[in-house]
Amino acid sequence: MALKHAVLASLSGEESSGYGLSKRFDVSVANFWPASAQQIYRELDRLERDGLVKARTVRQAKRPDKRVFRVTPAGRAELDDFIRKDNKPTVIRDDLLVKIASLNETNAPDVAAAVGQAAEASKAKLATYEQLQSAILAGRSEEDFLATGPGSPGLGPYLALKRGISFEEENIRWTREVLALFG
Amino acid sequence: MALKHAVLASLSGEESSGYGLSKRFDVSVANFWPASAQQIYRELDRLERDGLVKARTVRQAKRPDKRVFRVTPAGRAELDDFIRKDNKPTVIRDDLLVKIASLNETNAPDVAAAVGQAAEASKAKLATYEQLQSAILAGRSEEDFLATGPGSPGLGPYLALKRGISFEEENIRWTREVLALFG
DNA sequence: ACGGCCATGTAACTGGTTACATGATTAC
DNA sequence: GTAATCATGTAACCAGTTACATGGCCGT
Repeated sequence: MALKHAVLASLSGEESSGYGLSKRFDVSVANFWPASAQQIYRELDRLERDGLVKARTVRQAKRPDKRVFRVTPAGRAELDDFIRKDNKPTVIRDDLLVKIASLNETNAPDVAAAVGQAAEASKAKLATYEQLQSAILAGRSEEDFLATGPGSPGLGPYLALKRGISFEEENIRWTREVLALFG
Repeated sequence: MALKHAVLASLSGEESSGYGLSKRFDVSVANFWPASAQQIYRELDRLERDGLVKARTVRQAKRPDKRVFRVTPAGRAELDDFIRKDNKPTVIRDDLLVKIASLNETNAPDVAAAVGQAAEASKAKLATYEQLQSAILAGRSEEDFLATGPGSPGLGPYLALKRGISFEEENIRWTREVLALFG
């Protein structure tokens, strides 16, 4: 049950509607905790029922009303508990590595094509991450930004983003290595 | 539905019992497609029902009987189809990055502790991967091993293992970077 | 005697995906 | 006029986790 904590973590930075959250998950958190809009709505209902978030309805002209959620003190306590618990092992699920594992003489061209496709996908993801990165830095150098200390807003998401960037870079490097062998 | 393909991929290299498969998943495939023994037994039942694998019962003295599965021609066709389909996006679920994303001034020490714990876990995983690596290489240099071409047995799993190794190395590098900032 | 390995399974539950439904607004 | 965006939800299904059950063999 950790979508719960991913939602609390995201709301702890800034209050948001369900729709807004699902957009944020798409761009940033998606990398290490993907969730569909439906999952997020369901989770918000449960969190509200359990008193970990509180909603207020915002009426909008020309847009549908929205319910904006913020973390309650109980929610903050729950998040702090989660942080103190042992990490569950990281889970990676990757089609490509299943394909690679079944490599043989006859399917080698098809496997190579799948590797090439993955390389393209990683390049695209890397490009959006790097855009996001320069948006966060907003002209400052990375050193200046990082020197602000652990309390500064946006530092956590920035560090997570950096992990996403190096993951995709490493993917690209690995695909080149593999394609040099066959393909 | 891709546990199906992970199981077919693993059986396509070598026939195995359910128990044997779950052991193999623990050491190698676990890295990019984790599955519990229960999931594997269920999946094997389904695959058998659909004619993608065939079981034969092996009677053993001093050990319980076991059912050994091998991929049928229909199973091989299913696997080939899967390889030709587009990759589904890679899914990563990582507690640690949820924790990092909720970093603030008050929880920084707890977050740092979680990062440290993750670093230890990555080091342990890396050590088992490297042991597995030298077992596969069996004295040969990597160049010699890789030069054997795409048909050689064990090449696919070796390349997947290499991806696992670089993932853990990158984890360790990233945790050092983060702990240098605070912690 | 006790724990670990081999070997397979059932049952109940939680989490995640896919499909469908609604309806106004804005941009091309 | 057509697609995208904002905004929320229901329902059915599939995948994954946790707990429990069985039972002999092997090593210490």
